[in-house]
Amino acid sequence: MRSDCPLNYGIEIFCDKWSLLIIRDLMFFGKRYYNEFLGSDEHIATNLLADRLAMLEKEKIIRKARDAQHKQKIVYSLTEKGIDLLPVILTIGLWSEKHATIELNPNRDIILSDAKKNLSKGIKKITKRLIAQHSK
Amino acid sequence: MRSDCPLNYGIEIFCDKWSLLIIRDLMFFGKRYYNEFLGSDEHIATNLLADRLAMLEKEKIIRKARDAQHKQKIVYSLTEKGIDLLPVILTIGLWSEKHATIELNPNRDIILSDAKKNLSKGIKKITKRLIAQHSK
DNA sequence: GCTACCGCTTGTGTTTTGCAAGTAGTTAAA
DNA sequence: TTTAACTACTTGCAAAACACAAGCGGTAGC
Repeated sequence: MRSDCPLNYGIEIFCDKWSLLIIRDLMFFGKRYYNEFLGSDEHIATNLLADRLAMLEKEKIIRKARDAQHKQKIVYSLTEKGIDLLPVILTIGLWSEKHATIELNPNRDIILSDAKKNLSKGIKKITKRLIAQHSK
Repeated sequence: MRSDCPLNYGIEIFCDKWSLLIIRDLMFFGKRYYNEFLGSDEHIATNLLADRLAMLEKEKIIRKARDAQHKQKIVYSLTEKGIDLLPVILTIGLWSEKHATIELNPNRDIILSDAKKNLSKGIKKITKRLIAQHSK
């Protein structure tokens, strides 16, 4: 770790381009399987996906489990530590909507609509949903 | 740009380890000069600092100006677009304080104290201060 | 028993990073 | 007025990370 600054701690752990997109996929797009992450618009390379999933699991931001139905499949889900990244994800999204210089996908406005009205309330509402969706 | 997702937009622009630390230094530690950024605990390399400052200026997150007193010096400051990154920085800090597995610098708690009490109010209060400090 | 699918791993070339050294212009002191 | 120090960088190079393609061992269905 480069320093003991609280900001630096989070930055070093999850602030790379791919980790945050994986967390986004888990939070908002219902993705749970390796192949689903591979299929996202940003086209992560398979070796990098494997690397990031292992790192996020090691940091206890996500967890792995075998799928009950299909035994060859592995289900990824967010831990409480991972769900707590919601405010970070939402504030990045709100900043982007305000300041983007390219045209953004309007279908994804829905992700931010709760947070746009009232940040703290939006965080609480979506957190509740995520806890329900990602509890073991 | 890898996709038109609003989350991806912000992530691609400022989510690298050094850019966010430079923004932190501008927001909370009163740093304004090249040498001051070089002196931070995390020890950014000088070529990377030059690269990131140029990128952040191009993205209009920071601005450059000659120092009025010392003509050889260049003052960096946050634009409105840069100040609007405050919620991102604060939520990363709050997450780190809650979940860090290493011992963090207690002297830096002060940065997060306003946000800890009430996130939205803390954002407003610190934003006001930053606007005062970084207006041309 | 063949074929397809699943979550990866491996190999290779390119890009980015990290470190050290150097540079052009400016200021301060001798 | 020369000189030394300071400023914001630039350059060179080795090591690490990334991006792309191909391959691989273990299910699962037919």
